[in-house]
Amino acid sequence: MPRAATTSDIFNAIAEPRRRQILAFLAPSERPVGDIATSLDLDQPSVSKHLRVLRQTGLVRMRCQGRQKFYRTNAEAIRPLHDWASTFQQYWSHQLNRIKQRAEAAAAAQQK
Amino acid sequence: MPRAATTSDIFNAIAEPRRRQILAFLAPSERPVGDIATSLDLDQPSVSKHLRVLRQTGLVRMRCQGRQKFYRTNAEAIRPLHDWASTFQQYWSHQLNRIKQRAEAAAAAQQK
DNA sequence: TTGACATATTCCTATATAAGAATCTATTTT
DNA sequence: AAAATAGATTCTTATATAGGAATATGTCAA
Repeated sequence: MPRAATTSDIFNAIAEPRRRQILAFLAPSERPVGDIATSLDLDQPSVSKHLRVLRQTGLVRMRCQGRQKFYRTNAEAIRPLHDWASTFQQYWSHQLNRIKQRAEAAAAAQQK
Repeated sequence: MPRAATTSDIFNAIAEPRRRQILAFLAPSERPVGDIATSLDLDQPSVSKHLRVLRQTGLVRMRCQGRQKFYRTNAEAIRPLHDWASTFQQYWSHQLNRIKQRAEAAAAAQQK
């Protein structure tokens, strides 16, 4: 079995660095395709293909205006990823606490 | 050019659902490989291969004890992902605000 | 209508899987 | 020492890329 399709979910879609770049670029405001290609130094067909993956996973929205198409990041779609990562927050906090405790124990030992 | 290796970074490593399952399972406490296979209903070689990817990206740590190897999730390694997603938080907040504002405007219009 | 411009699609290729089967290594038990 | 147990590795195969080149589609301007 090969890897799951890039379009199967946001986890696979954002695995590609260029797509993360595009998402960051399109977060503050909508942009036409050409702008993306120029600003991120990518070929236009490449941008279109990445946008297709992002569109199919709901990570970007598109608006037509004349011959231009404006894309913008749909930040809401990134929340599930944030939520998933958040479930581990308690564990990295615990780890930090353990480190802190160890440091305090060492300091206390010094004091003696 | 094919997709980047699963071991190239955590974004690629966590794209695989089984690996996310394993990370969740190993977050509360360390477990030997056999436990993972049994609990998640996976073949042992499959688990070993996934663990290799997770180890190479720093997402899990390993401890040997006799013929068993205990793995645990290294939650710290998931932070960069959380941080990345967090950069979009302001935008999804804005979107929510916009929706809220629209709802309030509609309510105000009703009142008239 | 014709040409120019913006974007999308198709074709091609090298590459990296993920799962399954079989095998190998290391450690413990009898 | 031999058997049993725990895990890792190797091999094979079908498949989905990502980028580059070429082309297609759709819209505006002269």
